[in-house]
Amino acid sequence: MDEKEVKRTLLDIYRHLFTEYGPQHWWPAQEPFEVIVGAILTQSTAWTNVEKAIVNLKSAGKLSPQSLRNLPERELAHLIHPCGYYNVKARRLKAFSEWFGEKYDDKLETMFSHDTGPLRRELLGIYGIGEETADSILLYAGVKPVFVIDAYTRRIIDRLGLTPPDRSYAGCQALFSLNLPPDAALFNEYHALLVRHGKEVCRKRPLCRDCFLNAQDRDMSDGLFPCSVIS
DNA sequence: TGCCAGGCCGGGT
DNA sequence: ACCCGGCATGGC
Repeated sequence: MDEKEVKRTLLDIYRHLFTEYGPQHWWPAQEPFEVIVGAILTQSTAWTNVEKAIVNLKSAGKLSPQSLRNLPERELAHLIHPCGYYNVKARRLKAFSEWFGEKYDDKLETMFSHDTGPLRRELLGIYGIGEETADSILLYAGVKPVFVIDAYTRRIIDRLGLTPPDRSYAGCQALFSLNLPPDAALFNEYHALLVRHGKEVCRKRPLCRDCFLNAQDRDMSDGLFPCSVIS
């Protein structure tokens, strides 16, 4: 497949998914800091369990960087118990909160005003933040045009034969980043749709290129698309 | 009942 | 530079 074909394929997949599922309204959180907490808590964990943990944090009035810093790790672990891995995740939440306070005085606006590349490297230096979590923070909390690669995304591009030879995170990310317009709203919706599709279909039955590309054409002029890029 | 979910770290090759 | 065990709950 040449480059033009890859670009067209990626947009076709997006169109198909959006027509099929509609807007996903990600990230499921009320404020950016909650996105960051959720991104850490959902590591290898079902979102339904994360919701319980977030509710606990909110009810206890501890869903803020200051509260997380001041809360003893054991008590934090207790609050987030339903989402599993509660000891490591308590440590990770505190690690982020401490870094965030020291480095940015708990100000998201200051943090996200930095260039995305350097900020990403900073995030990766924090205990408990790897590539996917860092990119989720940049995209869903910071509204930066950074494509998130997760297990669902990998499965889907695998079955479409689009996975790059080295199978690396950076390579998978480049597939999307270099072949789509760098639009945060598009990256947001696209990744959310991949996860939605993965949950509903990908594990239950085979997924091939035809599932997407031979899908019947539908009217695309109804204004449903979340960004102006697709029209 | 067993398998797995929107990963990441650290120690061992 | 990879590989793998550990971390843990709740839902199907």
